[in-house]
Amino acid sequence: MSKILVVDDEPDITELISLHLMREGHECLCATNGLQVMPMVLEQQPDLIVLDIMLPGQDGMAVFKRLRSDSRTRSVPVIMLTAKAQVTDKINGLELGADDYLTKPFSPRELALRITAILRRTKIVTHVSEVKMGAFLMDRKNMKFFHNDQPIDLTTTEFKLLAVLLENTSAVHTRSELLREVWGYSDDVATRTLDTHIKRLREKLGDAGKHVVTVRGTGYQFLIEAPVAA
Amino acid sequence: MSKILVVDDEPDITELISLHLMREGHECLCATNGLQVMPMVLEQQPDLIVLDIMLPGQDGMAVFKRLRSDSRTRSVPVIMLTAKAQVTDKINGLELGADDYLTKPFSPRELALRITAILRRTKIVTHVSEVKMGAFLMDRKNMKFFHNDQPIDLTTTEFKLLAVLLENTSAVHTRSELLREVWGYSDDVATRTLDTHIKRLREKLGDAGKHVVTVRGTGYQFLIEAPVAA
DNA sequence: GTTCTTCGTGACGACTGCGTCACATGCTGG
DNA sequence: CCAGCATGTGACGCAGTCGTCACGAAGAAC
Repeated sequence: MSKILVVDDEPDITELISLHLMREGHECLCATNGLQVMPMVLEQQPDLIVLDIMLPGQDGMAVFKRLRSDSRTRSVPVIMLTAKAQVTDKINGLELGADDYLTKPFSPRELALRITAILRRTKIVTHVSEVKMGAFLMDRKNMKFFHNDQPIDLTTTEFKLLAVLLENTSAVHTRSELLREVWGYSDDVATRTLDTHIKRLREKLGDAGKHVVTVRGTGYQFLIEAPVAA
Repeated sequence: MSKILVVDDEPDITELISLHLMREGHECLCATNGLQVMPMVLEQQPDLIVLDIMLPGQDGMAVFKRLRSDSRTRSVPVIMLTAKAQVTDKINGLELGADDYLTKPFSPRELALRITAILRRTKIVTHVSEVKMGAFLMDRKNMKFFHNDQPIDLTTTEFKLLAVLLENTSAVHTRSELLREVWGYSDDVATRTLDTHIKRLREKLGDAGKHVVTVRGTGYQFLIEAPVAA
């Protein structure tokens, strides 16, 4: 099902964990030295890493920091293991951005369950492409918008524009920001195409078009709460 | 920052938790009775729920099961709290699909950190729209594909087609499946547009076009591993 | 009020994407 | 080797999208 990298210097531990994980249908990779981790992650692209804090060669915390400092590995979830049961250490791991933290001795079954919990959540990333905002629903996969379950089909450009506006409904999006995000213009270009598209968006949204608010001299904003009539 | 619902029947606990969470910049809602939870979640749409297992009116586990059985609330992360420190309970909570599990007494700081860890991961859902598959990178937000970091810009239809193919690279996607997923045809329609688009895709992908494999009489498949030349 | 700027709006032309068709190619079974 | 079918390929025309422009309306500054 998922590919998991187990990093620990004690072979019995890695073997124990691997057995349990494989029983759950996961594919397992093992590393015993901290220095092996980065290359393995880059090459194998595991879905999750189980990392012991106490490692020879390079300590686990340093390995973890390296993982989180590289954009290619930053998003891989990490569960930390440690023999120290002090709460301060537990907090340290989480504080640095670990996704979970287990203290030895732990039940391998619990580890397996925690892994499942994290994987379930990260898997959503690839599957849930629907984002709900108030009465609006944005379906990235099918490039459609819904307002009160009424489908509104939009052009590619209209979709992108609305997507950017909806990304932050509390902020005003400047003209140059929109031109950059939607059209890819790097520097300010004198064009009226933004205005035209705003108009077309408002038309397609119908009543909901009221939510697209002009901020004179600056740009546009999407208000989830319908703006009060003047 | 985020909206968090705390469900516990002990006011001191909810207050303690709320204080810590608000200090972290979160917005806090509280409920003391299990029956209040569903309506509150539907109305307020919190980003995360902290749920005590021991509740008057309706026990926490039942509340949790209801949350997970409704599509509107299924994706909201839940952290469980309990006074029982037995490992069996801990496993029960995780087994049912809780995102995390803390046993009392716990440090409010640790709870706050665990909340941050989970929120960080779930927030990714809305922000990371990039999905990597081998040498291919799919950027849903900008509707672009990259092969070995080389951008390939695709039409809406081409994008959807490739997206469906990449969704499962180990499966063969039948013609009718593709026509349904990409074009929305419900029943089999005699059309050659799929063939044409496959051709256009292959052209745009260049060398990587080899990955789009014809399965004669069935449909098409995308192979991450380049197919061996005959 | 007047003037200047900003934004809304409708129309138009250019371009692009898309589906169909006709023909070519290639696979399969006999 | 041939007939029959599935797929590859190039060309074509329609429809839809997009950016520009001109003009009108609405604010803002004075």
